[in-house]
Amino acid sequence: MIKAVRGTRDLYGETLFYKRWIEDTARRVLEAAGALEIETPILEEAPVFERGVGATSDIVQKEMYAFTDRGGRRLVLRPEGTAGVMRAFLEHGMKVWPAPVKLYYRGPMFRAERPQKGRYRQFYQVGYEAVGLSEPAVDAEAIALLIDLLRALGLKDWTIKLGTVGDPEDRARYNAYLREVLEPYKEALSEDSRARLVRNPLRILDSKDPKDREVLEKAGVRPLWDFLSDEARVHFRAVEDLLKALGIAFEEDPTLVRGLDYYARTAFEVHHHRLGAQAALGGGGRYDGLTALLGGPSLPGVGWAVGTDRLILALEAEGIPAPGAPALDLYLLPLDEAAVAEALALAEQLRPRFRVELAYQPKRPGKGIKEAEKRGARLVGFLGEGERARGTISVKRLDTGEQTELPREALFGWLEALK
RNA sequence: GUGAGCGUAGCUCAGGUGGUUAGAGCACCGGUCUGUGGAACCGGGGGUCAUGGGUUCAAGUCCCAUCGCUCACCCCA
Repeated sequence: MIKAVRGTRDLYGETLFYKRWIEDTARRVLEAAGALEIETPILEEAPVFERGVGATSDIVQKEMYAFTDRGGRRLVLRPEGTAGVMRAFLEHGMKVWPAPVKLYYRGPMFRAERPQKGRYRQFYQVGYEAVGLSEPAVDAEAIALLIDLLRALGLKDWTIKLGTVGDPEDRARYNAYLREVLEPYKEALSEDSRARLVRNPLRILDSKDPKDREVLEKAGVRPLWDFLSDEARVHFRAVEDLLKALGIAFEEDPTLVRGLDYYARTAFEVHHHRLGAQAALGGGGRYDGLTALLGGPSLPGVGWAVGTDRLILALEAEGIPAPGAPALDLYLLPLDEAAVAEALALAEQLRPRFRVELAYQPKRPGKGIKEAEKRGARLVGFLGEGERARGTISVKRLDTGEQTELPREALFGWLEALK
């Protein structure tokens, strides 16, 4: 039998109710802050991510679904949202819109990793971007909106981690420093970290490998924050102060390093406490200058993305149910052959105001009531010989068992009153 | 990409050390029950035992490979 490809899933039922609810909630929360939805293609040219996300990032190095199309273009199934949104931002001249331009998106992303709980090859994100202003208040608002979303969903068991990765020049100085102090310990590092030493020493700080931890300990590595420029430091403190003023609790994390190369200054992640290995619900930060990497003018920006799949896991872990489909209002039951057409016509008349289903062949009442119950209907409407002669319908409430016969023209109003 | 565990009906699972026609519960269909209820009882349809190869008189059961799932590493959403 043909099955869904590894790491991809069919979403339906409860899972899709969750996803729909999360996306609807995000829309409400983000549009209230003046954000405009944007849908960009799933397919992008490879350079959007190679230049945007960064050629040394894990995502570009080993996780991208890339192929060459018939025209010889190198295309990629997007591994994340921001780079594509910024490509669109430039392409449509949004830099002349009143700043900051707030955009949000949702949709599937693709990464070729080994699947596990909370990690899929096709996964879904909701993201938010605010482009054009470098004010700390824009960072603080972005974080506040992320929290608004979590709260609107009723989630409680999470923590915000906040840090700063400095400006590119700060990181360059720090990387140079790291290479210098770690070089003598090169042999003691893990294989991965020896490669990182060349490409991006910063990432070594993230390593959980005991060997690396030991080296970092012995080398007495100074934190990145010692290398921050005054501007970056002031910016970070301002963001923290604004969050405090909003009453937002966060955990300061000097080691926070985001996986995408484009981040600058503010960085944050939200972790859920009951999710196992893949605990990050989402994350983001400031990415000033990303637009320049994509060939446009250099513009400031800040944004985040949350994993819809992980939000679903978190909601389940906290026992928060998804609002399901609306209950079936009425199940129409033809009692003889002639009533089938009447039931169909009546169903059409009542929709879409009411959710109506019907039996497509005559059934005995007892049988039909069971059918209605299985479908979760609140009411059963009987259409038989007697009702036809009188131009009526007999409607029975399944909860109380109470039954009334009323003229067919009166049914709509009767249902309306009940609703 | 690395490691470990696991693949039996639509779902959840039984099937000691290999031994007739592979089972249960739930779900589904029908009946008891031809104008009125959820229950109960009776019956029914459903399986290439993940796939391929091997060992054996004999494989759901043992061995190998492949595929898939799960969890972890890694990384992150």
